[in-house]
Amino acid sequence: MAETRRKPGPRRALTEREIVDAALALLDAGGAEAASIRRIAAAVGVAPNAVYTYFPDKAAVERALVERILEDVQAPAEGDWRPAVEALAIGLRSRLVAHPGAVPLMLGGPMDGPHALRLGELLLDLLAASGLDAASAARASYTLMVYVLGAAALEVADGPPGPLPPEAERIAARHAALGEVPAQAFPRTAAATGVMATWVGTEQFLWGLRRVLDGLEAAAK
Amino acid sequence: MAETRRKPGPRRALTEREIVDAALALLDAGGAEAASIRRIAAAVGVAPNAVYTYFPDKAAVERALVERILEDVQAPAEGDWRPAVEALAIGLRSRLVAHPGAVPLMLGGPMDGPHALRLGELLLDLLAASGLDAASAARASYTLMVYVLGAAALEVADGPPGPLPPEAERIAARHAALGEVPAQAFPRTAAATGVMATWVGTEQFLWGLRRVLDGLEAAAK
DNA sequence: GGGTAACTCTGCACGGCGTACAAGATTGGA
DNA sequence: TCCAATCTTGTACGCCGTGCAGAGTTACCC
Repeated sequence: MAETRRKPGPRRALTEREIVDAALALLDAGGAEAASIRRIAAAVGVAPNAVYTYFPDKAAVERALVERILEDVQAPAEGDWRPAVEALAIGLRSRLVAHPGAVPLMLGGPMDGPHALRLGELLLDLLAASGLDAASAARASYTLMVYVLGAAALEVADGPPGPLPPEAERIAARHAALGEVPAQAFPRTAAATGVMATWVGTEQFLWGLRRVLDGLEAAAK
Repeated sequence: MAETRRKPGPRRALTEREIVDAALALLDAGGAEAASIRRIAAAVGVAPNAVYTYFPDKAAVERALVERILEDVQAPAEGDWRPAVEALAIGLRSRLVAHPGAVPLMLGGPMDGPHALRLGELLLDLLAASGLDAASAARASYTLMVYVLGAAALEVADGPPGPLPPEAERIAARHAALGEVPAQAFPRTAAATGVMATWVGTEQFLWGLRRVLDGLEAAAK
């Protein structure tokens, strides 16, 4: 086959990884609008259009960013399917809320990269061991993905931090103290959906997750 | 109280509603990037910055757009809580997938407009009649919102239409024939989550919705 | 009726965005 | 040593959101 002999031309000053890491840092620090091609290029010290040597367009950078985040979602330990699925869901959510700016990117395009596929297959394997038939396991997998991504999206939907009402301030501080949810991810959205702000966050996520799993388990009977 | 006497100045050439309707038409026709302030202004026949007489900034237009869509989500008929909740969820989803470009906007900011609150309260009322205590009803309401919005987001995540693989073409045609999901909303995303493309759409939505409701009903016992 | 203050819309401009194109610099292989 | 491939840069284009000054229009007060 074609061997990997170096091709002519100057050596690359960067790697795709360096670019994605810089983009992720900018995204975490300044939100979506901070992760522009021009600022990413400035962060790694090249001209803006040099980025196009590594990625065909901005959408490709964003896809790589999503993959970069999914990359460090850990597979849960072996064991019963239900705690394993729960652990996987918790792990995925924690990576998402750790990078609030990336959640819209995940929901904004098809998730078909290697790590997305890996997690999808993993989830499917776990559910196949639950007693659900193959078709239902696939549907259950999609249902869970909807829940985890939807929960992360709603948690993150409030955008950059602004003046919060006093009650919200207190809650945001509690979340921050738990070290799980950055303060800017505090969901004002919760008010519109009828749930008291106090409950949102990990607790609310787990409550809903367990109801979903109850429904799936009942279908497996 | 302060009566509504007209203030000095020329009469407005437009209404907020006309602007929002034009924005929605552009959004449906050309996706998110077609709904720019400049193009909205051109569509209604004014200079770009005239829009700022009606809305303080683009985010306000987007919030109004979201409200405009939630506005025609119908309240379900009276009756048992479970079919009513199901009907509400189906109705909300149908409005969302009818305007794919608006889904990222809904997930991109706090949903605290009047119609969002109306739907939240409606859902909460229905769940309060399910046997769940008040706290659980609120959590259940949030959980369902996560499911419905998350499902819409994943369905819509594939972006503007492009060349589809043959299998996908067939499915997209089926969806279009059902008259429910525009062809461009066909979810390639489904592949990554392990569910066969055939199942995605209304059927998949309902399957997952019923599992979630099963879990909630069991909690109500 | 005339003056005034409020209001709406326009022209212009700014800075930022993604990205196309051509030219120069750098490298390996013939 | 030259060639061809490759990378980076300078420059430029068209778009974006939106601030500012000015011109035109209207309702109220005298």
